Amino acid sequence: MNGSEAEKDYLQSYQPGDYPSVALTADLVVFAVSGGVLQVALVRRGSHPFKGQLALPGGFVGPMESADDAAHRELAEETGLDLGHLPVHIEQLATYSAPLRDPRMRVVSVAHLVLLATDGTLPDVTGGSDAADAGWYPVYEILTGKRTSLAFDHSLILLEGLNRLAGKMEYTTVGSQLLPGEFTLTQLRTVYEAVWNAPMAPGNFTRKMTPQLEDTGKKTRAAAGGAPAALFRATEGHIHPPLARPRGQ
Amino acid sequence: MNGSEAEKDYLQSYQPGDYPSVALTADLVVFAVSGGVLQVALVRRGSHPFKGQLALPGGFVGPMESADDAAHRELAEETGLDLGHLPVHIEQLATYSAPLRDPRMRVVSVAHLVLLATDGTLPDVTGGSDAADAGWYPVYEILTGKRTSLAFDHSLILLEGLNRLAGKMEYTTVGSQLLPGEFTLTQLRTVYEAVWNAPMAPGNFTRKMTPQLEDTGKKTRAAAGGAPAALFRATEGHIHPPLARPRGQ
DNA sequence: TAAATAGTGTCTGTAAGACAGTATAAA
DNA sequence: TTTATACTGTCTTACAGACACTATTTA
Repeated sequence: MNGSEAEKDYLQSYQPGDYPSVALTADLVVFAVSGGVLQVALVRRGSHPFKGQLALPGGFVGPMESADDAAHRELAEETGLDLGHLPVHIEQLATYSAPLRDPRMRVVSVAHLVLLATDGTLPDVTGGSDAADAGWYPVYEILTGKRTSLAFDHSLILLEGLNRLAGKMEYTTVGSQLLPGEFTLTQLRTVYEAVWNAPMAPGNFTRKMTPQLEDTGKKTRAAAGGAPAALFRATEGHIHPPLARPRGQ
Repeated sequence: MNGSEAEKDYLQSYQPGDYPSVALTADLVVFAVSGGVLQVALVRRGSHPFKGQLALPGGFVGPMESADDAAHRELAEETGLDLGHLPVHIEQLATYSAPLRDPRMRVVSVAHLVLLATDGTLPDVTGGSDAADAGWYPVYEILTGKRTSLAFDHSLILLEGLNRLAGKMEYTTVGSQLLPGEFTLTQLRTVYEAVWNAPMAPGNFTRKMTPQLEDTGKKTRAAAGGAPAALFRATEGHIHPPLARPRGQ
């Protein structure tokens, strides 16, 4: 079928088979911070193609679901998390539609960026039925190829997901979505350092971020040595001018 | 078919009919600036649903095309422009996949943002076979509903396209993609004022933008009254800190 | 010469970056 | 008391915003 025939059908009425059809999946780039390192949830493929390689979790978009609906459902299935009780940030990242990106058939993937709020303890990734095992992997090690590359075009998707998050953290407080509802400035700074893979000056970070956050009035019980820290909540305000990202990363 | 059956098929082998399939289209948000006003290319639908209403141009993604390929092809078909000879900026915007967004069948649209370089003269929009007439419409008038609303969810897509462009112009020189290869600072300021729908102070605009651009050394022949202006070319550098967008828009 | 536009200079206030110093609490 | 962390103060430099002023060209 050529382009003009397709447009004619689009115009008049749809006849099954008269238009190109594709299988649609929702793929997830799930980030969390643990041990001061940015981690991504990956599953290991149990079947061909790319058998044995790591891949992003994902699955088909159902007949009566939007891609975003499917992303929420997949997240619940892959992590076993009850999303009703866990703060989670999900946003659409981009759509990947190269004709031969899956060698078996035409599969178009709508990738989603997911930020999991944790206190440093990562939830289990159970994987789907197509995953022999699944877990958390350090993003910068995956991307620098210290481990094997990802299946399909998932390395590219992961890279674009990291770039989206890193860029958005310059001018929003979206990084706080990787932390519990109440957090200290040091925790938030740790998130920035993990995502940007670069150290931040504590004093200036405090001065810049404090007016962007809501002070709960509460304080932490101090850890071994050090003063108790104030607890903050996220607000939706944009940071203007943005936080400067250290050069060279 | 439920989710787990779909995943099992995804794993093992694809059987046509065992997975949900969708029709995929590439829709275009084509922007150009003319007369100091941001314009968008729209076609008028000649058939149901939404017969007679304005819509974004677009069409099916072919079996061996990516969505981005299809966007390029559609742009050439709808505008009759030879893209090989015209500088055009195309980037993916977002994917719209609500199950009932097209009442006829499941259609998923990958929207693209297109910036057309013009010297103020807008090219003809020929429209597809499903468009009775087609042309350029002022974006802010369309969005404020002074004219009729757009077909399908195209008003939302247009709004998100505008927000993407307006936001990106704060920290990049992408706005220069709406101008010929060489342009004056006044032309570029006019683009900013059209997209942001707000006036900019000429002197400060010059001081902020000049280091972001490449000076060609050439000058314009002066218009009626006024001095000749220097001609610049775009560079890829990011603007840091970003240009502040006037409040209240 | 008048008018219109291009571009620069100047002043002020804000804040980023660097870093020293103080406060708080646990070991 | 020592140590580790949290947070504030200070100094310098940079630059955005406001706006006046000069330069250049056409009518």
